[in-house]
Amino acid sequence: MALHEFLPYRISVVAEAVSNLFAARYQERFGLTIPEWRVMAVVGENTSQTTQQVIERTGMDRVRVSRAVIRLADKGLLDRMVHHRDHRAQILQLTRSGQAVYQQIVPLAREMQAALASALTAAEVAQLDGILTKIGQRALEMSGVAPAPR
Amino acid sequence: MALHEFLPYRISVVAEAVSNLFAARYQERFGLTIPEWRVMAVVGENTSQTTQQVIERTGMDRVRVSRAVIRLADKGLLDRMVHHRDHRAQILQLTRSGQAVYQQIVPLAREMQAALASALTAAEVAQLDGILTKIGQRALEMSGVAPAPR
DNA sequence: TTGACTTGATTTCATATGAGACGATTTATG
DNA sequence: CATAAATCGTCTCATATGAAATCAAGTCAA
Repeated sequence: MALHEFLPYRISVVAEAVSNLFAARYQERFGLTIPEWRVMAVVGENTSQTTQQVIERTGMDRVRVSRAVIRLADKGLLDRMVHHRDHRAQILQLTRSGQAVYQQIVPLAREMQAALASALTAAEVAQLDGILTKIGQRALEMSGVAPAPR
Repeated sequence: MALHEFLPYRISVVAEAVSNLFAARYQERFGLTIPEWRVMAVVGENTSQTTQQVIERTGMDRVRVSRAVIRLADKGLLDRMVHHRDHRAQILQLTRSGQAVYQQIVPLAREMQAALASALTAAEVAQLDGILTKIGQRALEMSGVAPAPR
């Protein structure tokens, strides 16, 4: 049972290499961590959002999101407003300077995605997409998450 | 630029789901963390090894390996002996009880690998293997690691 | 041989993480 | 209503991580 042929190990190693690479780029160009970057990406995509929506869309732990949001607010990239209906909740919105950063973040992301994908054929990119979806679902099923109701 | 279509994000999420799943299994059945499990896997595969070899073969940071080795030794699963030629180095070897655990670890690993892989066709498994290799290499190249000399 | 440099493993220190507790709300139930 | 239960975001605490410092041991060069 060679470790380097063990699928979970291989996925983990590759994911870590990719993450480290991207984390370094975000950090040096924008001073953003990966959680911060993800929040920016989600909040920038739609005009304004609840923290809860950000949690769902990033798939990150609520504590992680909470901290990223606080740091982004401290950096002046994000505004937090009390939700009108539910005073426990927050509405998140990019500030003007946050939007400016977002405008730079998107092309860099595309560029890096392209750089990675260029190691593959178009067919392989499509295959990878489907494979990741299937494996992700299977992992969730095995974790005891109920399969999708029909 | 939708986050859920961003390749590095997708890989990271899937890898984390798989890792969490496997970490939970190792933990509940053997009380092993992922770093500990990896060290066991590598040391069990070949009779005896240097810590340096384990670092190379697992791809983990030396501090992480060092700690995993110490914990495994504390649990009585691993023996650490001074290298005869180089007294700074260690020779690692599974104890009798470490071997017993290893014998159980291997079939569980195969079983879990099979459970994951059964979400895919045989062709997809092969594709994934090649794709991971290519992406891993590309990520390393982009990180500034010299491409393989010819 | 001696002193400078390299290398193996561990320790120190600063940072990231998430489970669970918490205070502030909102919602459900009697 | 009123009060129990649930939910939102944060904080506390215990644990994991790796960069850099450290100590021990080995190698190299003069």
